[in-house]
Amino acid sequence: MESIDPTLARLFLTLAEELHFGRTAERLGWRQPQVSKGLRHLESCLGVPLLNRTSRRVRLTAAGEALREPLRDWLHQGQGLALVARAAAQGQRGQLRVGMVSPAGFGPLPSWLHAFQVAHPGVALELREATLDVQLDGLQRGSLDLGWVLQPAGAPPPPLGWRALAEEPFVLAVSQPAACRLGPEPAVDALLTEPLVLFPRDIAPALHDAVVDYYRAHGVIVQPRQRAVQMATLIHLASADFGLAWVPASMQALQRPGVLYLDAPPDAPRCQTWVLATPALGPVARAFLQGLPSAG
Amino acid sequence: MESIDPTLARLFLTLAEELHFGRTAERLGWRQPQVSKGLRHLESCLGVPLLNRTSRRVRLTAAGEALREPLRDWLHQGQGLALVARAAAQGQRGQLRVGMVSPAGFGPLPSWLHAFQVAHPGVALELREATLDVQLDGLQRGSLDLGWVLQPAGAPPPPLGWRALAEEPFVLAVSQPAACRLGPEPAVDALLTEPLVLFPRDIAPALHDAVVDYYRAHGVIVQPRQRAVQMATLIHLASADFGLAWVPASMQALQRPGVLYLDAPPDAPRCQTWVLATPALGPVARAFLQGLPSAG
DNA sequence: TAAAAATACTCCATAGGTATTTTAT
DNA sequence: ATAAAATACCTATGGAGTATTTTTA
Repeated sequence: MESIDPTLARLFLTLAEELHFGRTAERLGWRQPQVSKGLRHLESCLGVPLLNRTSRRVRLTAAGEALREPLRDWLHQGQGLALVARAAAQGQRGQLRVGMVSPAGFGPLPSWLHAFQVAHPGVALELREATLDVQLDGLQRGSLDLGWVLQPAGAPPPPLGWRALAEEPFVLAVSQPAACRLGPEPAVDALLTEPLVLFPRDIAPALHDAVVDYYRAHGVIVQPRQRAVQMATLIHLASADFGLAWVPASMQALQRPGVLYLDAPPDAPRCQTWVLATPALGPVARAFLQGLPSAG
Repeated sequence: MESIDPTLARLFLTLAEELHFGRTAERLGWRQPQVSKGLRHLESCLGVPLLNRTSRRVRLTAAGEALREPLRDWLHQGQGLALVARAAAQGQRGQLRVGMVSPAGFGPLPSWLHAFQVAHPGVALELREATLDVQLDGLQRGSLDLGWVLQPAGAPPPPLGWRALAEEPFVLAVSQPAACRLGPEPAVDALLTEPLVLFPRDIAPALHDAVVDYYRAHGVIVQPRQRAVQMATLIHLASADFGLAWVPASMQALQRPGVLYLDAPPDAPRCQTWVLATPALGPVARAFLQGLPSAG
């Protein structure tokens, strides 16, 4: 049982992108015949053709199609191994790659990460700002250890590991004029008839539904005046008097001229934040999770 | 950014096991100088020493230690890629590797798997019988797609994905003599004072605790006469009149001379079975899960 | 001084390059 | 007729082997 030569793997992957032997050779800094020979060699090693090719058309076979993504991931991982070794030689005891959606930056995660970094100085912390779908992809591919996202659904969907780690109240971001209109202690009815800016449902369905249901319970059908995917954008829209925005309390850290934050009514739902753990949960990620407060 | 040569990777891994250049050469079918040269080459590629060696002692450096496990996993994955390609060429549309603890074979999993196989004829189903810890390891390494285990803890522990998929009553496996002693409709008190055979707590803590708590609620402190890790073994012990065994109802499929199954008392706890999903949840595993009945 | 890793040197298999031919549109 | 892949052939790097030297407990 032989492993695939990474050089040939790169060749195949480039070829699968270009679908052209000449351009592939150019991109790799090779000559065209070498590409032909290399691919033939790879195919004979595997025992199956990967590309159907004539002098006019190059197409992936089923085998090529099936091989493409896993091989890409494998090669990518392999490139990381060299870094692992070099880092370990300098006292690095592992890495933790954490994805965050932007608003989460304002939650408790940064301080937890800092505490972890102090407790484990050897660990290389890597933070990446990414949307939910990018994080899910990274977690599945193993290019991300932990994701930090707003609760994207009521129950753990296709079983990646979820873990509730933070819950906080909502606050309402409003413009100065709106704040004046509403007064210092606005009535619930007054609040709910204000224009609203809201994130699209698919960003955080449970969160979205919590807000919508709350409005419905008070006899108001939600009709957002504007939608935006980022919490920060919503707050900017609110500051421009587009309407009020329901955001997690930790977003109050984002202070902008013309924006005030009001407490949500006492009967309003609370806002949940979650950690979403990769399946390939490394020892470092485990250590990190064990150091966290046990969740609700 | 260059990837590690798999040949050198194999060399290093063998060397890390043997800690001896000569024996390593022998195991690989090489000559000793080639091992020296190969390792030096690898080290110069990485830019860090992997082994501290004198003519008397060979030891892994920190970098070598850090590289060992991930490299092993990487190489293993790489070997699988060739199989993926070959299988795809023959219409194979993916694979699903499912781990089962032995008693689970008697639960609903086999029929679900069969239904899945019918719906997805191209998928290569691979079943492996393995204990909980082996399955967890396989899931983390990505060498297993799904694990099928008895509920090992009340709540999802270090976040691998869990999903409850089956719940069934307990039944009591007893020997013929014990059945005679107890009579056809035994009183709860009579049952609970019978000697007991039980699995160790760490096999399935929640299940274990459910039984123990039930006994305690009736004023009985559980003192198993014998422990065994496999449900089938417990039943064999019961048949030899060691005591009665609490087992999932689906275990009744295991009919052995000298064993009878009694229904558990109506107030007894129920027994939960779970699917535990890998983090690196492949598209095939997802398709499988979507085809299942939604769980309680 | 003896076991084991490193070095010196040889050889050939093959990765990579140049020139040319074949093929399909 | 022509763009593009395949083939033929050449070269030289470096993988693999043999013999020997160096190292250290």
